[in-house]
Amino acid sequence: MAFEGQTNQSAFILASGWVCSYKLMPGGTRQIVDFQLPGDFLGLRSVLFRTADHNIEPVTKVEASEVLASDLLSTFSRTPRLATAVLWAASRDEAMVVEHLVGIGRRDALERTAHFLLELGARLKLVGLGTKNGYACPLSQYMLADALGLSAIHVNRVLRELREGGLVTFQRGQVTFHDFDRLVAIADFDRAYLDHDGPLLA
Amino acid sequence: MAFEGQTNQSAFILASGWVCSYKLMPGGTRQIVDFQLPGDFLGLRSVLFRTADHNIEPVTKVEASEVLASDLLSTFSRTPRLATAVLWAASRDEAMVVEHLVGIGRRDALERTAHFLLELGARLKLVGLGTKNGYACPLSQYMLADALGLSAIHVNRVLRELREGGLVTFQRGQVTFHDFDRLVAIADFDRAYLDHDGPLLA
DNA sequence: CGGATAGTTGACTTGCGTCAATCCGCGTGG
DNA sequence: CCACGCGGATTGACGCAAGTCAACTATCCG
Repeated sequence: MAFEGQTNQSAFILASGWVCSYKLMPGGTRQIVDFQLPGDFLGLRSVLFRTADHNIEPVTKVEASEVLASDLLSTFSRTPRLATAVLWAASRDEAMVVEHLVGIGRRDALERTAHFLLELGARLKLVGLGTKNGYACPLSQYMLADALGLSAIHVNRVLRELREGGLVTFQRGQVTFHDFDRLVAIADFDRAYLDHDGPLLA
Repeated sequence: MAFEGQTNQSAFILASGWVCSYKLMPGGTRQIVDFQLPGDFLGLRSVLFRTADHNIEPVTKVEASEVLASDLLSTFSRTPRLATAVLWAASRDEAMVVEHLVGIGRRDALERTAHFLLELGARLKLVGLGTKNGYACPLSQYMLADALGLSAIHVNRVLRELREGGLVTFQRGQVTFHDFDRLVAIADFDRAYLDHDGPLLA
């Protein structure tokens, strides 16, 4: 089965049995992202990106038929540019949603907020709208709350804690990192899932 | 902008500004699923499935260039079967992950568990492994906990509550619905997002 | 029969939500 | 120029949903 970070996977279609895909947190807890049921596709992103961004594990005995990675890739090489770009975008989106899911399921408010601010920063830096020191952020604390699955009031408390800890500042539409490394450590932030630029767009 | 249930959308690429996509809960709360930043794709699934499964709303003033729905669709009509099937599967996956995310972010343990059991039931029925009355479920309460973002102990308490309320039973590898309609009401379950069979696979 | 694994239950703790003020900056209109 | 209103931010008091710890039981299996 596929493990995080591993490379050169294959993809499958589940014929019978159940499989689950999950992520492990540093504390040893895990968040299951999805269950694969018979008929479901399995391991798609790990072929397209040549790296698995989560683990999978059988729940029951399973039977699956393999879809050769080479078939998949050759199919896409004969496919219009736009179509592969679309698929790539969709997969990147899904990876982000997955990360978001894990954050909400298994991180407390502080870690979750820190992670979120870091992720936004990383994405903005990719398009030249942010630096290692911070970025302009038009969000209100209410929006942050809706994104993080928290109440606005608690978001405020958490932001204060981050501020008083000398970690980040979220004020007047500006996010400023004051201790980037410590923040990354708190959030257990790993930006790998953002720099997918797999084989498809070569 | 696109609204849930609306049809015949277009897709865009964001040139400047921020947009957020979210889902509304019946209680009036909402869960933001993602923010779109400059360079990001927007509204892809609403074109492919011809129905938006979430709302989007600008955070700031935005500029976006439209990708004509007809261009997208005609591109895919000239694309190998396997490639479109893969995209379709990826999109369905993402829709499920989104639903999962919303559930964890904005539903309490009872609603969340009910919703999850219903979703599994619906998916299994699609492939002939479940009926309106229930299905065989190989999951342990520990797995349930990891999927729902709860502790195993709390899952147990919730299952008891559901059982004593005469709603569902989760025992000896068997899920049995005793009051399907009331369960659907509690969970605010809407299976629309599972029946995507959009225009692509015609 | 013993030993593992899963389920069940109770007592206590805590993170986060809710309610309720208060404060601030800003825009609008008198 | 000031009064007012409004949306966002901030803070405190209080309550509850869910986590943790710690048994105990049931079931399965060698």
